[in-house]
Amino acid sequence: MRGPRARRHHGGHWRVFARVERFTEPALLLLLRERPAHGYDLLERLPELTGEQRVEMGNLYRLLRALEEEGFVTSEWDATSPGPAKRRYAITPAGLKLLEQWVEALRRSQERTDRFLRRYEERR
Amino acid sequence: MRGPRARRHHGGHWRVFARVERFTEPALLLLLRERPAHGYDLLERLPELTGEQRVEMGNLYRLLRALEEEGFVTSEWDATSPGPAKRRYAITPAGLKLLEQWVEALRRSQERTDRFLRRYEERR
DNA sequence: CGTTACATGTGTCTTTTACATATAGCGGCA
DNA sequence: TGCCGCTATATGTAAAAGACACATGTAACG
Repeated sequence: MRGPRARRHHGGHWRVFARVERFTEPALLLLLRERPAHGYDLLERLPELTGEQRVEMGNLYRLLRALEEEGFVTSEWDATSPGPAKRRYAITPAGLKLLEQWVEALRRSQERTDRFLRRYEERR
Repeated sequence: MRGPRARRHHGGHWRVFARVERFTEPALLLLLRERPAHGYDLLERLPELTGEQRVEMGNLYRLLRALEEEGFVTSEWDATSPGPAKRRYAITPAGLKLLEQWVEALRRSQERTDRFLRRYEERR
């Protein structure tokens, strides 16, 4: 750790971003629970959940393959639709369980942050 | 990125831990707003806020010095109290502003996570 | 005198995230 | 036809964040 650098440059000033670690993983699983999709599609829809302008595509594709390796999603090449070949991902039962674990973890995180914010307000 | 490894081993099974990035920074600033303290003291009190069993001491001391370098905290050796010499940290006005930015960022993070959780519940 | 608790620190590796670049299909248009 | 922009997937690598291991010294207690 080298310093308070979570602040990112935005139009001439530094902002603090409070993001949940590895949040793209649950976000991606949630989108896939709603319906199967391919990477580029997820790339466009992820910001709804992450609040980021865009998710790093390189990391997204690697994450998808890592999730597949561990059996949380499956994929197959989709040659039916036009345009360049796309890999269609779907969530597996193991993926649903992982998502559930994420949800529980996120609820605990909410409670922690709530406690923090209340403590901040209480004694200001 | 190599895969979904935010899951940590705990008694034979893997758990997902949803933590806010760099959360020790605001936690530490909040504790210092309440009263000046030295590193070891903060180390013991941080888990109240972070929910972790303990915060990495190495990183904590580095973070404290980084925050001091950027003017968010000040410190001085405290020779008055007995025992080994301790460095007493206090928050500065800039530190208070940084804490405020963290609070705003954390509120936005809460909203994002709320949206995520509602969307999870809505369509299950 | 050895052990434990207090207190501050450095070194270094791994994991996570960011940034840059490569490759290729296809549609439109000048 | 040749170029551009959008779709789509992917690799390489640097930087940031976090984890783990170890070093150093004081002081209290038995």
